[in-house]
Amino acid sequence: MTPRTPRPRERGIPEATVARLPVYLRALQGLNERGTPTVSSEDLAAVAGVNSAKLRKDLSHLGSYGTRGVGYDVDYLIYQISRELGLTQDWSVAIVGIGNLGRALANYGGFGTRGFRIAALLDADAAVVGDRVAGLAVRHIDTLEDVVRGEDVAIGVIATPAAAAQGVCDRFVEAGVTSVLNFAPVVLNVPPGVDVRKVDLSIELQILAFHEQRKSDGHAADRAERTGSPT
Amino acid sequence: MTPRTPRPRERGIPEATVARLPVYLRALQGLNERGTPTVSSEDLAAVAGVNSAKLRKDLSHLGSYGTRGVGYDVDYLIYQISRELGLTQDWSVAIVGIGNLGRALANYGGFGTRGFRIAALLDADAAVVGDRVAGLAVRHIDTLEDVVRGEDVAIGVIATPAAAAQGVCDRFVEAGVTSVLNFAPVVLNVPPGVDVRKVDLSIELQILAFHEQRKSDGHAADRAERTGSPT
DNA sequence: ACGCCCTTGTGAAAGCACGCACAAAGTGGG
DNA sequence: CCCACTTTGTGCGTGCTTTCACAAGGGCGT
Ligand SMILES: NC(=O)c1ccc[n+]([C@@H]2O[C@H](COP(=O)([O-])OP(=O)(O)OC[C@H]3O[C@@H](n4cnc5c(N)ncnc54)[C@H](O)[C@@H]3O)[C@@H](O)[C@H]2O)c1
Ligand SMILES: NC(=O)c1ccc[n+]([C@@H]2O[C@H](COP(=O)([O-])OP(=O)(O)OC[C@H]3O[C@@H](n4cnc5c(N)ncnc54)[C@H](O)[C@@H]3O)[C@@H](O)[C@H]2O)c1
Repeated sequence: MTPRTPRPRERGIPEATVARLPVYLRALQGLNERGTPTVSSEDLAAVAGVNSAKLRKDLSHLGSYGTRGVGYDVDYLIYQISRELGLTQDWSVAIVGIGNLGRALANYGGFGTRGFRIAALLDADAAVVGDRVAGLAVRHIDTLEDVVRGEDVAIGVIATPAAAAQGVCDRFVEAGVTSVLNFAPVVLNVPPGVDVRKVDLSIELQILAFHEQRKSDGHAADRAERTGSPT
Repeated sequence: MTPRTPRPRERGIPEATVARLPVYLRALQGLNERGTPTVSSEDLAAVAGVNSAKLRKDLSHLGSYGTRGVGYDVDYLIYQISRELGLTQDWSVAIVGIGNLGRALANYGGFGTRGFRIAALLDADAAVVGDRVAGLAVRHIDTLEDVVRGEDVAIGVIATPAAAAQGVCDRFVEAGVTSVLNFAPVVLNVPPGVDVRKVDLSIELQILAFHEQRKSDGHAADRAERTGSPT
């Protein structure tokens, strides 16, 4: 027995790595569908759009699953990443706010394919409650607690207007949900131990606008000098 | 020319800061609507969900817009951040792929309010082309180049199935678009100078699942031991 | 069986990002 | 006019992330 365990990988995977594992997973699944049996870090990195050294370091946090001189076994790596991400079990998801976005999410097929099950759709509007969306009846928001417990909801998705989001979030947390995905443009306040991730369209557009402006700034002088005609 | 300029703040704002400016902006607009004339870094940071030192350092990259002993003038700071992000001009956006998600995006009111104008909706499906969505007629994908040039599209949004995304992206780039927002679950390949941002639902869920699994792992033993009855 | 060649896994270094803590700067009261 | 108080702007230490570069490891051809 080794008295002082070298601890080749302890239970801490860097957050930046976790965020990239799903990208690798998708790239691997693409390779798998095309029948590729093994892949080198160089090739996989190219498909995933990252630096190969980064890819190798990321994977090294999971263990030594590669073969030197050959690369990684695609099937095996898919399994290992899936296991690490917790995709070998099914997660129940509840969506609150069945408007434009909520309906799109509910109708989106990409959930079920990867271990996520839409367990329930909830809304506050009586005109919406009872509608059938993607094969599920929309339930009233008042049943949230029952739904969370009954369906063992692990992840709550919030697609309500901004004003309602914090309230819905509080109810999710109260009912025991510790992972929330928020589409409403507000900063949610949650107690420690609860994870919130946000998807914010406006922020993405504004970041793009910032860089777009920079590009024009840099060349504006050149362009203005050269051009006599309006843009 | 001065070889070593002191350069109090050069034209480089850290990417992490850029990503937070939209959050600050939204927080400030919220304060503005409630009539708050000035705000301290402490208070604004609380609303924006960040550390106050980080907020101050972020804002310091734009310039010295605060008043010691008082705080920041809300209106003025809104203006400065908007200007820095390039929101004082209007940006034309074209959405390709008018399915579940594309329709939700088109119907989303949050665009126009902040300097983004939906200039065109495009799709390849003859059954969809001609539909009126959010007051715009869906145009055929073949007109993409005309639309980009005619409407001066600065940002292309891709909401097609994954298989079509790279092709649409190439056409955007070819037509001169240098900012792309991608909702399809693929890594887009673009030449240097083109910015791509992606919004990927599955990745967010998988990251949540990872942490959720960790939480259970840690406490699973405890819980299983202790629990016979529900809480 | 052996050695060549390819690819992994990982030290080490450089680059960012974060947050503390405090001097500088400005306000408002006396 | 001056002082006490508040809050900004930032220097600095710390930790995380990325990237380079290469030794160690393993397959494959001969
Ligand atoms: N549509 C988009 O493309 C888009 C893009 C980015 C962000 N968002 C954000 O996503 C959210 C939803 O957008 P949307 O376009 O679907 O809005 P929407 O108005 O179409 O839908 C909102 C739904 O939430 C329901 N709702 C309201 N209050 C509720 C409550 N307290 N509990 C439960 N349900 C409640 C409403 O009945 C409605 O069905 C908004 O916060 C919006 O800012 C939407
Ligand atoms: N719906 C969601 O909530 C959701 C969530 C996450 C990701 N996504 C992704 O967003 C994308 C769109 O999802 P969706 O649910 O709206 O799909 P959808 O099938 O409802 O819509 C796709 C649309 O794209 C059009 N299209 C196909 N090929 C095209 C081409 N070459 N040029 C132009 N248009 C083309 C189709 O005609 C269709 O109208 C997909 O890549 C999906 O994976 C969707």
